[in-house]
Amino acid sequence: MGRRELDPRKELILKVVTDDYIESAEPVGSRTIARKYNLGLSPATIRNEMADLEESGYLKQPHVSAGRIPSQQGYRYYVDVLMSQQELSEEELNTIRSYFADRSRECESIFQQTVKILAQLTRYPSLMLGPTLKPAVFKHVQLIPLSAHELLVLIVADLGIIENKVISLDYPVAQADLDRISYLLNKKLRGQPFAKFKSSLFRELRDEMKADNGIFQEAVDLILKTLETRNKERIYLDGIINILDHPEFKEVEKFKLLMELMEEHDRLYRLLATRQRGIRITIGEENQEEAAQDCSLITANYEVGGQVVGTIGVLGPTRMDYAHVVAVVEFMAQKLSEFFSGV
Amino acid sequence: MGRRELDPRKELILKVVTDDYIESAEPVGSRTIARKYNLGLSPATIRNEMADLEESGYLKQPHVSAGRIPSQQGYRYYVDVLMSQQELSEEELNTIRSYFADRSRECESIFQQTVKILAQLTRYPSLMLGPTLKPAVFKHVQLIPLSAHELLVLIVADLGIIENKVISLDYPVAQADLDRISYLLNKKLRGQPFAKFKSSLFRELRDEMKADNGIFQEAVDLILKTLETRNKERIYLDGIINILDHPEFKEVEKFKLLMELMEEHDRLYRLLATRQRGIRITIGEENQEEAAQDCSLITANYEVGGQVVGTIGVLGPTRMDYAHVVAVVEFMAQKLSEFFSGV
DNA sequence: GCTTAGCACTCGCCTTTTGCGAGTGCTAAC
DNA sequence: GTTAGCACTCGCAAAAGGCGAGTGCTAAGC
Repeated sequence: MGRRELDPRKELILKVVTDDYIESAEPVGSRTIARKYNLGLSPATIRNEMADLEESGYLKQPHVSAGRIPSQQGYRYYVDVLMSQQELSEEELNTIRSYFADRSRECESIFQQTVKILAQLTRYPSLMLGPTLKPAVFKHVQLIPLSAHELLVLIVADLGIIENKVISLDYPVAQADLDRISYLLNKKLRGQPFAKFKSSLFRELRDEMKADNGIFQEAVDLILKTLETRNKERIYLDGIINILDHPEFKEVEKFKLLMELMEEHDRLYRLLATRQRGIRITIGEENQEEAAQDCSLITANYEVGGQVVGTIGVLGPTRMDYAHVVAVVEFMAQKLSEFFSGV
Repeated sequence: MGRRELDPRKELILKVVTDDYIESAEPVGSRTIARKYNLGLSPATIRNEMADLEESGYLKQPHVSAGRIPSQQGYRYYVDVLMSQQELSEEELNTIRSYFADRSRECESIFQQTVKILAQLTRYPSLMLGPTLKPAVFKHVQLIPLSAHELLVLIVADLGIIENKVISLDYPVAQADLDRISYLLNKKLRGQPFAKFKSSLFRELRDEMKADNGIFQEAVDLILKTLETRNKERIYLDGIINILDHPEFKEVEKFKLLMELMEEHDRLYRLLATRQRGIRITIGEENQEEAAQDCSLITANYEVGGQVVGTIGVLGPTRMDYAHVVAVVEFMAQKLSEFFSGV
């Protein structure tokens, strides 16, 4: 990341153009730069430099008599090389810190609130992928009869993961059987990371409880299915509305495309899922997802015990405030990791 | 409902204007009516009638050289008197029936899927207020230790209500204590409707378990708090995006207002909450909520054991397809009642 | 007396025109 | 290498024009 391919003055101009465009959403002209930024250069000189930058692909013109805006390549260079690291304000730091300081809350809402804070601080739509089960440690399973033919299965793991599901049975089950199964499952599984689950453990268990094959099978299936499907469903969203503050989305059609994306969680999952560590910035068409190709996505992973378990991300127009969002996302991810490790 | 204040021909014209406007979203002119609907009347006659209808407040003109559109009063008359009852198509009936036929699903998703179906069938944003706890019957409470200082409280009731919350304790608790408390709570409460809960029951219980005051108090508080707060949070939404298909919302600002409303669940709660039985249609400014004043809302309650427990609703432009939505909402509410009564 | 043909009139909207201004590239001078 | 000057481009916003759908009114017809 970050080969310096441009000479310092071109870099300066690219940076100024990008910064200004991010702020104003208007193409930036040579004259504006000369007046506003006191670079000691005349508009004509800046024009020449900008023409060069356009030729080498860093800038582009929406039309011939307009100013320049960064191209995708320009944003990439800006993000990799030019962008100045931004400190969060005291206020922002406090918002995040005090949020994580308070540990008592309902489980689901940890995630929902995290994206809410993220959206509030960045003023962009924010996303979160809840923690994977794989590195989580199994804590508890409970089988609770609801009626003669219905059973509530409750699975608890660490990282605030609580899963419940009602299953229907074809035959009635006695409380005693349920207790025995619960007891055995808990005894065997408690403290085990889900990653180890797969088959061997269950085969072993099954041998111990031939009699209850039916319910046992169902319970095991459920646990395995939970393991598999959990990820795709665990996407949290907030602040979609923020996108409407940006002129890029003043036409309803543009917005609608994005909104459709937001409603399809498996597409979002593909967007977010990555095992890559650290901050990841995807700009415009670097994005696989078509609907997001005039957007940029900034994500960071959060970890537990040194292992990546989930992702948070912020989606904005390509003309987004990269420096600020990177700072927020980075800090949030770090605090989130600390939070889960502390639980 | 439904005094016939207008003579038959005026009613006919009001109905035709409203139907046509609902379909086309364009002001309806006398000529269009004459040509399209074969009423045996000339445009001039229709013009005269329309002028009368305008004077008495049932129609209005967006501007002087345009056709007529229904006023709020016009819609009200249409809805109360003129609207023809619509049958659902076989396909629609099947969608709903087959949805309710399948009973095995995760609890939360019952509600989420219900609004999804509703949105899909009506093509408007759809809302649902999950069932109140009050008439629900307590089934089970379980206290599960997560760590030395954390406790998962699981409350199960009928109507598919499952609530869980993690609470932090200042002091460690022994498994044996938890089991005893769980046992006592369950023994006393199982089968009781929440409506009876309030104080007497708990006072009685408290006397029986002086020793465990601390955790017991917390558990009871939690149950009571769940009782209180549950309603406001249990709002389900789907198909917000559908509103963008209507020309009324082509300006982003209009849409944004509505979207903000959708994100504030307590405002939605106020919109939906009602104990009134049967179909309720709120048109335009009849609506308390300012952001929804160029919308109409159609709601119906669903019941369990003859008691209203929740609401489903559809929000659309005032120019919405009342007849169809009423048919869908009515049928859905009925099936939903049957579903819960069957559980 | 209700209905309807005819007609003048209104006015939103769409298209075209016009003018402005921001911005450019090029050239020539510094 | 830098910059002043200048002709040129072109999007955009405001103004102008024309169209057409629709109206209200009047007078004639059933």
